[in-house]
Formats: sequence, C-alpha cells, structure tokens
Amino acid sequence: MSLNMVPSSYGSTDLEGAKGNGFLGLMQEMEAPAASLNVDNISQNRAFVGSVSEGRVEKKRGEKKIRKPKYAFQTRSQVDILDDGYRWRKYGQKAVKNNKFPRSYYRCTHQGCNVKKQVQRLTKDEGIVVTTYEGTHSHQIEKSTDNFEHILRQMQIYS
DNA sequence: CGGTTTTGACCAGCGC
DNA sequence: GCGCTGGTCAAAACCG
Repeated sequence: MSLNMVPSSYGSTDLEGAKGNGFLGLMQEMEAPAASLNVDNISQNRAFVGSVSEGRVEKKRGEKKIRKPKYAFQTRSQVDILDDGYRWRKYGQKAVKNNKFPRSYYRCTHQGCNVKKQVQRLTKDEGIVVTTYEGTHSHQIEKSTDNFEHILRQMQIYS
C-alpha cells in the first residue's frame, strides 16, 4: 500500500512521461534559484568518511561531523518517485514538523556508493516535491535511457 | 528466492 | 541535566 502514491495520472502517463516532466522542471529550477546547495569547504571528493557501506564495521552511526555536499531540488510532480536513473532503497520514513506528509529517506544501492536522497512534499503545495541529494555518485548509470542519461550528464555538470 | 519495503525503536546532537 | 527532534537501523512482510 505504501503512501498515497500511484495516482491515476502516473499509471496512464507511464513512467517515461512522468520522468520527462520531472526532469525538465528540475533542470530549470536548479539553475534558476540555485537552490540552497552549499558545498561549504569539502568538495564532492570528500573521499570515504567513516560511514562507508563496508566500512561501517562498528555500530557507531554518529558520523555526521563531516559535511557532505547537499543539493536540494524542487520539482513539480505529483509523484515523489522521481527516477533519476539510479537504484534507490528506502530505509526510513519520518514525519516532519511543518509537513503533514512524511518524508521518505532513500539510499543508493551500490558497492562503495553511499549517496542519500530525501524526498519531502510541501504542505502548502502538494504538487511540489523537494528532493535533496546528499553525496555524489561515483559510478555510471545502469539505466539504458540514453536520452535521460544525457540529461543526467548535464545535471552533474551543473553541480 | 532475492530484493525491497514497512513500522517501530534507538541513538546522537542540540536546546533550554 | 534533561527533553526533544531528527535521523538511522533492525526485523518482518510482501512482491516480481
């Protein structure tokens, strides 16, 4: 059952249609307000912190001292499942104070690629989805969507 | 069968 | 010092 997703529009427009819409808006938004991205000092080359997938030997999860590059994108979409070409595994869901909608936490499933993605919806506008990407992918996309792959390429360049 | 998802509980950091 | 929020992980359940 999951959230209240999978609306009628998604099923009829197919995933390709939804993706195309979301990406187009995403590119526009990201280059306009510059979002709230702030690389601070550490660049995307933050190397492997102590929270590597296989490096997490101990159970100490308090490794948020280091600052990772965080990018927030606001996309106009009715579905929070925006496929960017990577594989994401949901690892948590929590409700936010100012949002009556719960926030979804996704993680990239890859060996050595610990990229996190958060999806939050605005209470004021349910049609607005805020996707926050944390970290940088160090591998290629497994998807065969050449067209989308090219778009993704540009996305990285923008960052 | 594998992979993924879902809910709850737990921990750390921060505030007061 | 204690409380609170946010964030993450764990186990179980479900799907293809």
